[in-house]
Amino acid sequence: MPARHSTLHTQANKDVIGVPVAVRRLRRDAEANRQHILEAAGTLMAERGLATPLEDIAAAAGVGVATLYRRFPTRTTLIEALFQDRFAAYLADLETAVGMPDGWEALLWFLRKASGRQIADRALNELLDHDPGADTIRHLIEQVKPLAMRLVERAQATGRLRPDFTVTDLGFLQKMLVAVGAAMLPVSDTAWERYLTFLADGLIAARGEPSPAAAALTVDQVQRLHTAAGAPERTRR
Amino acid sequence: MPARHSTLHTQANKDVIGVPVAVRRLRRDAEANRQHILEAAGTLMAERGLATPLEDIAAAAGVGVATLYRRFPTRTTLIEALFQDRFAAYLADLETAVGMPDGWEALLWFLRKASGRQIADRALNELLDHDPGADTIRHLIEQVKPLAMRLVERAQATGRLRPDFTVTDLGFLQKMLVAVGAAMLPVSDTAWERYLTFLADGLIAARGEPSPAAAALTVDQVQRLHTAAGAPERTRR
DNA sequence: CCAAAACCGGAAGAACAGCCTCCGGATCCG
DNA sequence: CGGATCCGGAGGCTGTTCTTCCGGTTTTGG
Repeated sequence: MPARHSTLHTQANKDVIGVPVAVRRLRRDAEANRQHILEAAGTLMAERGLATPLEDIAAAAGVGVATLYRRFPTRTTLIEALFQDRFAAYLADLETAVGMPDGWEALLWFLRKASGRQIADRALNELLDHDPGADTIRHLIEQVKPLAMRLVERAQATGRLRPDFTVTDLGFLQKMLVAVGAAMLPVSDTAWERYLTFLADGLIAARGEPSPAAAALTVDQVQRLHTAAGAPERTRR
Repeated sequence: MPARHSTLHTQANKDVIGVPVAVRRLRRDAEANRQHILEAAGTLMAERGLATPLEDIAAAAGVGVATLYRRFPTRTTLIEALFQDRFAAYLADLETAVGMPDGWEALLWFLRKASGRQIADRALNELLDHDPGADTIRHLIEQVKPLAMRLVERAQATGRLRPDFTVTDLGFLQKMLVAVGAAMLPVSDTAWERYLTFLADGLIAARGEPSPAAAALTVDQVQRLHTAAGAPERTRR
């Protein structure tokens, strides 16, 4: 295909055709460092949260701060590079769940899986919880929505899920589980599943009278939550 | 008893008997200011958390920073003065619950009441959640423990509460509720009760087979949580 | 009504913490 | 081997909150 002597200047990040193309391959050591940084960031942020000082991350990666800045000019750059695959995993779980034969089991399975991930990774949690304004997240939500609806519908169809259950409930349930999970983390990292059990028992339909519950939040109330509430404490810059 | 003319100097905060006694009554304006500060701190911290800048509090109280410092030399002083009664309220609720005729209703009532308080007051929440090392809190817990046990016992006695429920579960359940509550606060401040309902349904005993749940945390695991985990993010100073 | 005692305000300085750049020098690559 | 790349970490910068200091004001009690 076409190419060659595209330009003599340094900023050769465009093809002959004028279309942006993968920038020049990094030097071996540079690429290695990039990787180290990503790893370090992953570990450190998982336990200390999104606001972990960049200097600490650089140190953990065995690299100077400058190197980190060179590779990831802004904190956001780093975070995005870091969570692309985590988001993918989330979606994959959801898809798997939707594809499972038993709708009820699927619901529980997803709840467990997703909550587990978020409990183990504080940064992921903060991202999903407190920063829903970011484009990346907005985009994620967009993809999640239809799948989540299907998941709930299918669970409903089995007749095992209480009839007054709503899609919006899904997210909040998860929030509850993550909260306990995080709280108990220092002592046990599985004990939270006990509460998933409790909750699950409460989600079963028709054991006598389904207690009348307060109304669920509507979809756009949740929407509002994602725009208004997220703002207060977000990552700087 | 020996004493008298103990000192001519100003620090006459000891009684004739030599026993510490209520310090000199504040001047009228000073006392008023003290009150304003307390009020302002209560409101502001309820929505902004324990770390609210002291300057903001002073401003809200219509007072200079110096005045605040004069009255409450350290942030802790202020917080302690502030939460004495809130703690009292918590205990009072618990006592009321224990005194209620129906043990099951009592449990639910308390869960609702206590969670509601914590949801409405971010500072209270932070205090209870992230700073259990403080003496005041340790003391509170000491008083709570026996009452909580009674509460659970009584609920258990009605036969309505699932038999595998434990005292330690109480706290965690509350944590879950507070989490949802806080999350939904910007949009609705009662919608969280929906999840109390769900949860409650899951707590009901024996509707067929009580799903086997993971073991509850033991009392001293929880204890460990209160010493080890609390430390990381506490109030400065 | 007056003087002493008790208070007050807010400016100013100290202390921190994390961000980000700069540049001499090391490393890689062909 | 020589130029292009990349590195480190010290140092300056910024923004936030804490804490003190002192001239001036208000209260109190006789």
